[in-house]
Amino acid sequence: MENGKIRVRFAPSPTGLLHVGNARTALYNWLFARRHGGTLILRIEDTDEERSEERYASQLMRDLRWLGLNWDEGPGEPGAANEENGAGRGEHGPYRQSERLEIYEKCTQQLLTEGKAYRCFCSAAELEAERKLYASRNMPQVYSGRCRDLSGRLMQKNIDAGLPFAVRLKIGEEPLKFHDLVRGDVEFPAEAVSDPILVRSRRHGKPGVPVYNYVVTVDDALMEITHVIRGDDHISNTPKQVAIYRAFGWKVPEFAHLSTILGSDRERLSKRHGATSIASFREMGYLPEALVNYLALLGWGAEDGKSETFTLPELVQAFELERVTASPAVFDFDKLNWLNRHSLKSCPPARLASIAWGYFGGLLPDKSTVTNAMLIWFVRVVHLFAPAVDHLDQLAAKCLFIFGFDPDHARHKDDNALILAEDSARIVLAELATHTRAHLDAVTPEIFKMWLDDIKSATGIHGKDLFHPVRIALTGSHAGPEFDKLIPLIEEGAALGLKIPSVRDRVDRFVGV
RNA sequence: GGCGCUAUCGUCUAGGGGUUAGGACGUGAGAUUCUCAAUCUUAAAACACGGGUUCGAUUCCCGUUAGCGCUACCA
Repeated sequence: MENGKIRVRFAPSPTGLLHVGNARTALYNWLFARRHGGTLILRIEDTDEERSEERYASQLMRDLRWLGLNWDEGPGEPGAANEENGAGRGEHGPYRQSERLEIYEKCTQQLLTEGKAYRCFCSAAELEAERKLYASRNMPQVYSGRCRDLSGRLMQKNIDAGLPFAVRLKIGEEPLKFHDLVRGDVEFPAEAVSDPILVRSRRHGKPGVPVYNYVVTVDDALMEITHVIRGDDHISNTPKQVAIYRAFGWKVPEFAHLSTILGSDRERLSKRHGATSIASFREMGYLPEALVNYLALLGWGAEDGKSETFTLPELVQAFELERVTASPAVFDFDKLNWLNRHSLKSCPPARLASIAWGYFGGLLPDKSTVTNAMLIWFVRVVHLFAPAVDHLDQLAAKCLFIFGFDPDHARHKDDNALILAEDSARIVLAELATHTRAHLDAVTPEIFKMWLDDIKSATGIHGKDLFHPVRIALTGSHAGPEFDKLIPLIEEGAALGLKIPSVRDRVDRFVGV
């Protein structure tokens, strides 16, 4: 592998949201390109007019950028080289297949004139009959190639008669081989492939549309792709593509077929297994670096066999396509959650808070009207509670210690009732109330600690008998963050004018009724 | 049916002709803190099966089984 010459591509169809399987393919391509100083090309495979939508294409690009995966050539990519090329008038563009139709047409003409491809007039019914025959004999269901050697006269007659025809490639005798970085050498006998359709017959007077296997090959060759990294569902397509490379005399690239991602039931991962789109992971509050880290780990083992957490630059250093596993891997939400907790803990607080704000809905004012003081306060709130959640959409619920004070609910919550029924709890709360009412300013952790000490020495109650009822009065739960951290957050939040009752309010409302 | 790909703890993986088969997630136990979180310690947990080759195979070869993919004028 020579540096600088490597060219790889990610070629999604814009027929839906980017999901984890595709994202992993994109990531491996990106990693391989960055690792070797190569070029990553984004190509939109939108030949399927009915299912392709522009909004999916732009969403796709947004998701890739969110993951931190940029590309060097492709549609909509700003930057000197591409600004000029726009949506693909560059050396290697266009980067949308729908804009490359003339290119395919030209290639087809070349193949036809060189006799490497031929017109096939077989009807769907004829083909079907052929397949049935082969199947009944337990033979590979392939095309017999009967139009291959039609006499020139007969062919002309068919054309003149306006018979629809498809264009097929002539497959040679030699086995079709390719090298796969993940699986080693792979070889298919030519008989198992048979002459594949390159261009469909025209329908409703429209010109024939080239098929997928043909256009990817043409695009990959013309875009000078050196390494085709894609899902292993394409492995059986590869011999056909190799045949196309050979027909044109193009150099066959290296391949790397990535294994499938499975759900916990060992079936292909799909919506049935829960969230699979990148967008939905973002919405749930996963950090992109966690997702990327997990996707990299899924189906790949670091050389030392021990490292688990990687930043994107670290991955670029450590990643080796040759170490990617060939066997399918089950997507494990638990491990992803662990990695996300790890990312949450190492994420700069300000950035974390900024992402987290959106998950608090009505609990916080609109982000545009926020004061700087609120922001700083919120950063501390997030910092305190973030280690306790798997993903950010759970954060607001955790922060109910601060936001959601409901004395009635606190009193009757199952395990709370038991604690509060104790005599000691009543004594502690009465003591706390007198302290609180006598104190008019905001409560500081120091003062609060003094109160607790007072109560302790006055009543002899200590430990959990002391702390649990107090915590219930303050937060509605006997468990929660330390008073040292909790008290300032409550008092400052209240002072900031947020919908947060002060310590004094809480105790009053709790003991009062 | 045909062709192809795959097979190490529940999961992701490391390893490799002789190892106490290593790590991580998750799970169990313990420690710690005023915390349903975090952290630390610790335990249980695997080479699919059958034949070869070999002094020796989990590792190499061949089968079996299972899973998956392709088998389209889908992408």
